[in-house]
Amino acid sequence: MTVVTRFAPSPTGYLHIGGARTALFNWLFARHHGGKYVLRVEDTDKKRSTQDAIDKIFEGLSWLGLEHDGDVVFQSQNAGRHAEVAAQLLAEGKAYHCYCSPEELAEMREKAKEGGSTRVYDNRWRDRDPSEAPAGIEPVLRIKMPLDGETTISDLVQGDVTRTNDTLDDFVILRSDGTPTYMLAVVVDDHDMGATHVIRGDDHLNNAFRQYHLYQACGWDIPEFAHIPLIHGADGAKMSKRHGALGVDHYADLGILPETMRNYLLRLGWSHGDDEIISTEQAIEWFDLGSVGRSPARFDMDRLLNLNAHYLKEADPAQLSGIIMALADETSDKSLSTHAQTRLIAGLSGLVQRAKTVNEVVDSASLYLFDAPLPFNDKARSMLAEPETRNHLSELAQILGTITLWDESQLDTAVREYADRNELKLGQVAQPLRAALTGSNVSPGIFEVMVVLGHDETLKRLELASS
RNA sequence: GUCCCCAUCGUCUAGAGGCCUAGGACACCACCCUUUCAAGGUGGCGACACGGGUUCGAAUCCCGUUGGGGACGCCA
Repeated sequence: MTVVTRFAPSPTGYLHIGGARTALFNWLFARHHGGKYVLRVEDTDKKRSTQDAIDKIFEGLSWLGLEHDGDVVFQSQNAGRHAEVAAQLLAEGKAYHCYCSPEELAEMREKAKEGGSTRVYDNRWRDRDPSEAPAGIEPVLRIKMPLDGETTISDLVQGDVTRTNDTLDDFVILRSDGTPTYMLAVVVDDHDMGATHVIRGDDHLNNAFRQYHLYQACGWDIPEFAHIPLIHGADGAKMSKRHGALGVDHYADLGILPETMRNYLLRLGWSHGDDEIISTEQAIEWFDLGSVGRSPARFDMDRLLNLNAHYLKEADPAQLSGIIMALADETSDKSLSTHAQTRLIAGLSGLVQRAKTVNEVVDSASLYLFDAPLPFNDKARSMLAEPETRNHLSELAQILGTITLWDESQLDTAVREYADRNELKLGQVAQPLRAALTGSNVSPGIFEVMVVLGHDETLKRLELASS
């Protein structure tokens, strides 16, 4: 049997962190087993589904690198099939029309709450003769649930979970306008697409019991269920779009790499011994549902950032520099230096070592991407305020101008000698130098900067700063 | 309220009855390195929610308590 998993987001907003992880787990599970991972858009609620949301979700998934197999399924297009199954259930006496008004339902809900019951609907139309139907009211179709006994779901993550059937009421499978509800649609679609494993958020565990009986009513095999714990916010409450969770696009905008997100999300709720840095290839090889934890995890930005710093260092320099230049070009009103690319590639490792996000690299890279004159921050400016320091810089420029072999050790030696001769500590020379060359009090090693900048640009910046 | 689930450092977790004096990672603190900031290195702080069992032995199994979370729609 080949494994078929599916990710089934409802297009009512962006792809949030929890959804992204659900998608990742489905994708990993399918890849691990050499199976199929399909994407299905649950747009049965036309009122709340938007094209914009659909686009955002696709974008998020493709940013994450979770490519699906086959065509995307739009659930709304299967409405006919859903209705057909519903009609069959009605014909077999497994479902029935219910003519309750919203008011009646509200009353029942009230009563259920008072009486301490989980079962809301009181089955008032379950055995009533259709001839008693009030005129002019379009009924909904409800499924008959068992009245006694109990149901056990053998969940691949949560283990055996049992619920007595008297807590399950007859739920609606077809609305009064004839459209299918989510509960019917998922079951029919999962069955039709041959889903073998339904991996989704823990908030669906309760639904699994209802769906279980719907599968049975249809006479279909029940897929394996795996309900993974939800991701909580820092406050410990469910992280959903309604509760201010951010979309993956937000993290992309922040300068988080997709490989970081995959690794981070993977480790949230799943583990493989003490391993922390896990490549996607390893993840595919190792992933299993048995190692998914049963308790919810909190989202931790520090951890994400730390991982991102790691992946930033491992990123391909050519690719990363391309991204950085594009971003810098986009956000700056100055135009990039003709030497931008060569300098950036030469200086990238020094930059990346000091950054946690792509955006931080973009900021720090400006000293290489643009030619002098450069903007100075306050600390750099005050460092260069003393005429004496400017004199030192000017003398230093003279000395550096005579250096023929422009490498770190030559520059290092020359600057140290100058400091010694003037009875200055290296820092007293290096800091003003940094200010002059970078416009900042913080930068990569100053000799590295000089080498990356090259002889001409270095001297040009020194002149500008010392005059 | 009812039903369901969960419970190891602040956070993510390792842990399948003796390997546990409870391990790793992030964060935090200190020191080292050092031209700044980082990175890196070394060390430190820090947890089995509580109470009962079961057992020669329990973080691990059972029960209860407490705490947290989720679900209770003609939403998905």
